[in-house]
Amino acid sequence: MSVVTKALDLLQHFSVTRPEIGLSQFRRLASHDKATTYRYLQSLEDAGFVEKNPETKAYRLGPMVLHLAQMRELTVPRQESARLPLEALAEASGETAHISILSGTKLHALSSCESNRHSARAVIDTQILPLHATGSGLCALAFGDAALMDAARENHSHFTEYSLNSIDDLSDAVETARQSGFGIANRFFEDDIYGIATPIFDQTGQIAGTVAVACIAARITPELEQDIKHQLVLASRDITRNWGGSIPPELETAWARTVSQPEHQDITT
Amino acid sequence: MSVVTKALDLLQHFSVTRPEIGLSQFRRLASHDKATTYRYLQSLEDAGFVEKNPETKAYRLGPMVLHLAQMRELTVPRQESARLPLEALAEASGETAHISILSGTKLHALSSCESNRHSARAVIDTQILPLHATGSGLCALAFGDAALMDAARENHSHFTEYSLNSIDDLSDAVETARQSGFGIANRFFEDDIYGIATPIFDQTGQIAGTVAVACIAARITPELEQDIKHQLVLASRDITRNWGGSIPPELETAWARTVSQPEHQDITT
DNA sequence: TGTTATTGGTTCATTATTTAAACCGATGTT
DNA sequence: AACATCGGTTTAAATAATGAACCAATAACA
Repeated sequence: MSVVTKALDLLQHFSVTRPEIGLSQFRRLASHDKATTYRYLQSLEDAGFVEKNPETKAYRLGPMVLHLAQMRELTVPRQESARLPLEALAEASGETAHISILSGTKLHALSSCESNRHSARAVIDTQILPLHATGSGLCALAFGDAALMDAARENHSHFTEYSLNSIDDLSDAVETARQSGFGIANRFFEDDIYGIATPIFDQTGQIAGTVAVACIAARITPELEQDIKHQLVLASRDITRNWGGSIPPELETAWARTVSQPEHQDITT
Repeated sequence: MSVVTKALDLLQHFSVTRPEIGLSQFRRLASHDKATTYRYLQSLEDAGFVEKNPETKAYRLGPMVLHLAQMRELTVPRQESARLPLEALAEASGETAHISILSGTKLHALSSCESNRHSARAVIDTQILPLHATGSGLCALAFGDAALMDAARENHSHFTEYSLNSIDDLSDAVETARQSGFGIANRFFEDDIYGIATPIFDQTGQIAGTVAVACIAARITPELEQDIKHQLVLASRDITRNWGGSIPPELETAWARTVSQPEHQDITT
């Protein structure tokens, strides 16, 4: 482990609940020598990554991180930073993976990636995904703010014979998504398409979009669904990180409930 | 110079015009050995500060900077609370307004906002503003503590033919800033840029940063300067309030002396 | 008031990590 | 086929990191 890595690891200790950290506390948190910790902090301060609160003499994050973040936002677009996780998801699931971005009350399809495992594939050719009839939409409703639900109520067209018809059914589906951490649309929007989605968050802490797998409904088995859910969680975490956000703890909890191995309950959590 | 500092300095080379940097280019930019550069980048990548574009194998800023910036803004909100006053200042002055943060003895450019009134505009693309050659820097020297003056003395590079050369000239400019409440840099740093700045204070009662207007020097007239000073005072008060501080009475007094009608010198000092 | 335990910060001989020249394989150019 | 350049890796030599001990200041406590 290099010196640089050890020094940068100090920054990990900052959090909303611990915005300022003094030298002694840093030493304890990082289990380093005091002199070492001090020199690391000096270097970080020189580079503007931390600054000292002149009142408490404690360290807090510095202005340089703001500058670098601006730069990253300007230079690394969201689509690009989601591409690899999306490809991995498509590959692992053998189905079509796609990303959508939540903008206002509309869910825009951003990019999709098809697996070539089967020749029967789901193809995403819709631009705006309906909130009430897609896994992504249910995710947005479950983890976005209330205005979305209003928008969904205003337009809940009927697409297939399985589409949710009543507001009550919709509310139930949204509640299920909130409880499980997955938005599921079983043939709600297109015949023969089974969609599973998870939310993505950005630096504002709000839901910023969704990542989803659109499967050929006939291929779905409990095992495949579990596998896809597992892969979705990984992709969701990954893209959220790339977009500068973090997964809310309650969502992680919900996922933990849902994706724990149903067959083998030997391994306790 | 510690290893940590040298490694972190690599990050400075990223910019909007240079969003991705390969190993060899980094080696040239930073004048380090290739192996050294490589090890630094490895460490930075481990910590998530950079990531590799898998296509080009070049490095770009990583997701960790987004995370840290979010943390900083959550715990020390500065950027967001200064945004509106900054936009108002740019709009009212017709020039480029910007904010800087004082961290230790360094003045970091935080954000800037350009007016679209003229197509010739000042663009802020420097990260660390020199204390001795910018309006913001003179403000910091005038209203910050003495350690800043030491730092300024140590590094007072010559930028343009108008740059302050001697320590005495610098002291005079700082004293003028203290007396007037405005730091003014007339082509000290960049040709054709006339900078006017005022300090911002936070809850510690210390100067926390500056707000400034960078004008195209040729456009400056006494009337425009008075107007900009007036707008700056408003912005300075506003942002200081947002940052939890208050304007020291002596500064208000200084401003009152300076921005009162320039034609009528009846009111003596 | 004196004692003790914190705090942030510093020193210096010992030690371990960093350094940089040379090297490697792959890719692209002439 | 020769040459240049790319990212990446190895080596002994050199440099920088380390951490126990040490300050000075402050707070806690009796």
